[in-house]
Amino acid sequence: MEFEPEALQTRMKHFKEQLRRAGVKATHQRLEIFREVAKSGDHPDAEGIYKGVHKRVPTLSLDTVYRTLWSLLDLGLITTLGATRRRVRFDANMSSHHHFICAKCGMTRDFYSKKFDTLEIPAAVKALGIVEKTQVEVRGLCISCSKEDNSKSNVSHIKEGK
Amino acid sequence: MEFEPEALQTRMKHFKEQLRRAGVKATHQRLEIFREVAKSGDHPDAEGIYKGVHKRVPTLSLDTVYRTLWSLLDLGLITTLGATRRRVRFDANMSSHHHFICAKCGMTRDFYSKKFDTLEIPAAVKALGIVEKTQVEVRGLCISCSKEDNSKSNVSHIKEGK
DNA sequence: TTCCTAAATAAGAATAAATACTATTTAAGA
DNA sequence: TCTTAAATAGTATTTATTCTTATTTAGGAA
Ligand SMILES: [Mn+2]
Ligand SMILES: [Mn+2]
Ligand SMILES: [Zn+2]
Ligand SMILES: [Zn+2]
Repeated sequence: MEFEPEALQTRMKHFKEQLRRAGVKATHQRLEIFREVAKSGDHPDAEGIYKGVHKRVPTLSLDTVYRTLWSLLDLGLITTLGATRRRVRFDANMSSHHHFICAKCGMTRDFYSKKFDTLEIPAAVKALGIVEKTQVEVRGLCISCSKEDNSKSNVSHIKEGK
Repeated sequence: MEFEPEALQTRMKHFKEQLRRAGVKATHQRLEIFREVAKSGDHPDAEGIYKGVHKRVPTLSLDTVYRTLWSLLDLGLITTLGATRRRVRFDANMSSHHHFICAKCGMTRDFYSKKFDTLEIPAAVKALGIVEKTQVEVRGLCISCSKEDNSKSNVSHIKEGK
């Protein structure tokens, strides 16, 4: 869903406010990187973001793009798509099923639901292309991670895990 | 969902059959790599698979693991988890929404559905951990990709795209 | 069974995404 | 304006994945 110019401006205002609340500096780079992600209905990768912002901020470094994106993720101001971890994971279960994914350690478990298998796809989606399959992704904290998670509630973007 | 020993054996038999039908050789490495993915309820990455199979096939190379996994993906005998592309993609839309993803070019579009926002999570899933959010992933072919896709219906694992 | 050959593999080099390091710059509060 | 911790640029490094090439092998033919 695209955001109109006004909506973008509103979002930028909110963004600055949230930065202040989080006690992090509202740098030019941060604002522009967020703007780049927020302004498009697409879901750009780091390099696309880098290229887009670089036009406006020629001194920008790729390192800053990554650092900024991960910190915005930690602050809950953006999300990542698909897998939490960057490595590709494989699945030999070809029967219709769904996944529970731990946001902290990446643990992924299958589950089954007739109801989820037969969700009715909105007409607006069918207009985007040919639908082949539908899967539900439930995200949260697995039991062992939620145990560790007392006090230090830091679900930063994952490095290691099962 | 774990597979009992018998179930695994049945799956291995089916697997060999499918290899034969596809006209590709049933090498020791292929069988063991598939077995490794099929036998666990986990969703291992290439390195995990390599380590597991390496115990049984000490000459195995990591390259073979990747090559085999991608070809099994192309044959439709396994799937990958999460994003089709390996690069991480970012999303500044923090409102509750869902995604349509083109399996060929990776194009990803938001869509909205009250129904999908309020899916009731099965009890079995709640037993796995604390549920934080639920998202529906609709996969298929976007309009422009489905146009190209006449005749050569080869949705092999993606390299480039928008 | 033995032979043949295209297909598959091992090993290691190469590439590309992501991260770490360090000297320099800057936001924002005093 | 001054100060300083936080953030950045630029570069080096790491790590996941892919490529290259010489060697091996599955499986069909003889
Ligand atoms: Mn699965
Ligand atoms: Mn989205
Ligand atoms: Zn976990
Ligand atoms: Zn497409």
